[in-house]
Amino acid sequence: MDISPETARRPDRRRERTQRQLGDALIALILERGYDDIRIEDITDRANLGRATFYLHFHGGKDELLLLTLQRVIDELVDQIQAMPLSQIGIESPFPSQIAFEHAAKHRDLYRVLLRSHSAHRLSARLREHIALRIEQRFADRLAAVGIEMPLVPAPIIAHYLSSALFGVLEWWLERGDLYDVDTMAAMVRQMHMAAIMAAIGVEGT
Amino acid sequence: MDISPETARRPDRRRERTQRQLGDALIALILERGYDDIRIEDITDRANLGRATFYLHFHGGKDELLLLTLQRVIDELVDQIQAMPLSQIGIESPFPSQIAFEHAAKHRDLYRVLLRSHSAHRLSARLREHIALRIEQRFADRLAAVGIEMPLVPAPIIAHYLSSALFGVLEWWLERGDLYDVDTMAAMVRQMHMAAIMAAIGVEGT
DNA sequence: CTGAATTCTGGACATCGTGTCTATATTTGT
DNA sequence: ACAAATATAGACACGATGTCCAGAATTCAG
Repeated sequence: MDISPETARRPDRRRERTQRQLGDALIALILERGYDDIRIEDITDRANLGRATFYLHFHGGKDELLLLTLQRVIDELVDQIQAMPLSQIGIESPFPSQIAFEHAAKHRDLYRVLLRSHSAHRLSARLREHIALRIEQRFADRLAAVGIEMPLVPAPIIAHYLSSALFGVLEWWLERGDLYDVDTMAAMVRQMHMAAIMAAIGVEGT
Repeated sequence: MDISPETARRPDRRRERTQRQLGDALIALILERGYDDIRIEDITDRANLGRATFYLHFHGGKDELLLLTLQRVIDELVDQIQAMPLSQIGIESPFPSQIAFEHAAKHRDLYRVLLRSHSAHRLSARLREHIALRIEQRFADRLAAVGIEMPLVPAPIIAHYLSSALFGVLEWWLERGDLYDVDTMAAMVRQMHMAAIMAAIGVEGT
């Protein structure tokens, strides 16, 4: 029953096109007037589609459309992070910071919606959580390598500290940080991250 | 016209009582079922009030009620932070961390709504922003005292890094951090904050 | 304590956005 | 070219919102 890759037939061209149009329209509208007072009809108007068409694709209202749209980008980032092997990591290996800044620069509008809009709060929270978890895993490896059993600050706290700081700076940068380029931003965050980690596990200076 | 403090007469007891009841009801409901599918009537029912009464106080719907309710607590925190004199601050003087953790512990429910609910996103963002600004000011003082003109990392970035990290850990703690008490949490954050700052302004070690 | 002002109440009402449905037109896969 | 899937426009019921009103209840001021 529908196991072979053949049987799972690719969706109609119209579906993909429609969903992309709706997503683009919603993102544009959010950046213009904010999320809350956008009606379904506003979206379909902007996308040049009939109102009824919307319900052929989404039963969860605006939320579902926004989630789908943002989820695609988030998955892309998550995949990139996952692809980074946990082994082969020296003490100076980049935290996800570099990747995150690069990715955010590439999808600026979507990230601004993701980090600023209340509607996307759940999603961005989930993403922060994911990155925190990822940091925590990576962190366990590092500790074992250096031969530390018990850091001064518990690992989950360190992880949430770092991922929240990263997102905070990322958000600031997207809104008013055109002065600095991706590499500079990533380097600055990394600098502070490393120091915070060292202090948290009880190691002195550089 | 209405300048003397006499003219501004204190609001009716019923108004205060009603608004408090409505606020309490909303907070309770949010923690139970989340913000989105709460109807005005749900709130007035819970508060034992007529539905029409709601509109005698708020014309901005649920949002206005929630904002008013949270704003009161936030103002309390902001006032406490403002009260802390900028002068008289040694290098080990507490960042707002200690105060924030204490305040959050005292108003746990409200803070959980503030930090978790999408609806409060604007408010919590504003609070983070305020604290970031406060950090930035304090930071300028510290730099002058130590005789550093230009930190490696620009001050606004440092400020947003720190305030975001603080809020991230705070959020984590409110949800699943019953293990650690206020002082421990504040101390851990302070430890990491100090190290991050030192690295950001280009000073070595402790 | 008493009267006047304010607030609360419960019901009726118009309005708006949502979601569903149907018949028809259009586009796509084969 | 034909069958299947999708888009469309309009009609419809429904629920929540916000407003209004007349009367009851509470509070304030004297």
